[in-house]
Amino acid sequence: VMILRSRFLDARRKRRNFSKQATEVLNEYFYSHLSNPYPSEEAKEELAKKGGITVSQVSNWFGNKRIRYKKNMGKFQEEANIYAAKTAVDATNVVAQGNQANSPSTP
Amino acid sequence: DKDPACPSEPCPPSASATQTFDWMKVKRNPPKTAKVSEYGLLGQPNTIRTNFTTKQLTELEKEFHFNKYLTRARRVEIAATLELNETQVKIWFQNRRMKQKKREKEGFAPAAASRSAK
DNA sequence: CGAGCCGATCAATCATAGGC
DNA sequence: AGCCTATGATTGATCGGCTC
Repeated sequence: VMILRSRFLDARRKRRNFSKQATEVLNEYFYSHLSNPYPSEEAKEELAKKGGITVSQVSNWFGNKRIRYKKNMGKFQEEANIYAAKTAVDATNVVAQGNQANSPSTP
Repeated sequence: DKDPACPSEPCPPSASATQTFDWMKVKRNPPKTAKVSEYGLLGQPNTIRTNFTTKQLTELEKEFHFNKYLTRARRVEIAATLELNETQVKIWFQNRRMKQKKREKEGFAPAAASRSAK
């Protein structure tokens, strides 16, 4: 078994879980855009700022979240309900016109 | 066989509250790293992620520092030397360039994160 | 028309953090 | 102390779009 495990000592060693707020912000976006959880670069930057993490970390988070969510949707049902209630900006289909409901930013 | 609340819908698992959007159904084609053109046997369906050896990575890294981009000739040479496909070498360089770019971009910013930690 | 590149993403895996 | 699950990061490879 070739000890090709020479991967040790990469970088992913010291991992820190994100702050409660970062996770909160990310989940809010994810579940309020469940129909298409692919934040634009700008959106990622804002999420990064709000959560106090880097844009790459935001990307990693969404990447992992999407994969893990679809891998086992049932496991996230509860979490989905919690955040679904918090926000509701979903736009399943860009159907009819629009009134004045948008930008969930800047209070 | 059970169907809590699904009038007439193709929902194998059992989605209930939230629906199943397109992105959740996305499936990537399996890697075609295999070269099943030589051995009559199905051999090894390399339909999985290749694990480069430390030696291969070291060589690729060395080459990368020499040149960020490959020429056809160099690629052929390296692929042969490391026993990899030209495509794998090509892809490795592309990924490596992206990695480099990412590092340059974010290798500067982290100059202000620790607040009132504790 | 096709090959290589970019940018984003996927998907599998690594290694650690956290819970019991 | 020992497991098992949750989670952030890494990375070979795919997808769509663009350039030449």
